[in-house]
Amino acid sequence: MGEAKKRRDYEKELRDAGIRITRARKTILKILEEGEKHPDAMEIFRRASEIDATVSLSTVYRTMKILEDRGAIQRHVFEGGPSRFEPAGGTHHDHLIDTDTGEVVEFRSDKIEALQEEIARSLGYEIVSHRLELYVRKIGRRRG
Amino acid sequence: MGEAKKRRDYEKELRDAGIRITRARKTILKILEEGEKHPDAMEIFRRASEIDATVSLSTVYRTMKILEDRGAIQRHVFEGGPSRFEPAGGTHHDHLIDTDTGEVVEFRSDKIEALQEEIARSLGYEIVSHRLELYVRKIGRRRG
DNA sequence: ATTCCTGCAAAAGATTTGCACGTTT
DNA sequence: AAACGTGCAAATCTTTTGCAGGAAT
Repeated sequence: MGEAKKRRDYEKELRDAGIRITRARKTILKILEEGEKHPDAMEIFRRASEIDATVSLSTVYRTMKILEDRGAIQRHVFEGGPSRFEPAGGTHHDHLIDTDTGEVVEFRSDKIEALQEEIARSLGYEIVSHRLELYVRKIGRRRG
Repeated sequence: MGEAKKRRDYEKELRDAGIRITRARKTILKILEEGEKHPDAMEIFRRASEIDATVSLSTVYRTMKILEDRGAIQRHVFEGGPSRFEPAGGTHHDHLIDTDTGEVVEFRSDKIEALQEEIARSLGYEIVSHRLELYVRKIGRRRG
């Protein structure tokens, strides 16, 4: 199947869906396309504000919701923090979160995926979705 | 898993720790000991209110915090819902959540545990904690 | 008596929404 | 012009906290 959808073009995606591309949205989308992989709403808002001080936090949230509803981004709620957003569309993966820095690393294990399926099936269920998060710290780092 | 589920005695646990056993706490602890395994704060509050209408939601939360700090219960935040509390102290396990009913089933997979360790280590991390949740539906149940 | 708890109301943090106005198509 | 989108403030929802009175030890 066609893959190679590395570079995202949210703007086209929304335009094609008949959604208007406004100044605020343009700013937010650019941040998503160019910025870090797992920003939270406040982070997006801060960056957007630097480019266009009139953008509001509400609009950030509303834009995230539109993208999420279209499957263009995924929302993750890691322990103890606000929602963080990541571009969707790649292969499925799970997350490893550095508890010291908040950094997120993506990983994938077909073995784990298979085992999950097995477990669910053996209990009479089918998996709708799942989440696996490893909260970790760099080996050797001293305890805070 | 197989071993007899030792009945919890939160009251003794707290008393031994020098924490006062008040009327409100007695009520709440009884609910935890006798009720379902994964109630949320509001559910505990409702049940407590039936026994003693003066118990407040604040006290429910405060009591949960005390128990959590002592490792007597664990708090879980499943997708889209409020925190749910479960008696701690058994072996580690993960959760399977029925998305139709909210019911929680505990399971454990040593294979998955081992794979997680392997993955974290191969990336240069050690696991601090982790969470694996399977959001599922009964096989054969028709879609809503 | 002293220390700890409690209920209440208010605060907090994250996110959503009503509304009147401004912008995109 | 007609729809749609925006900022702002206010509302939600869940959880926490300040405070002054009450209860446990």
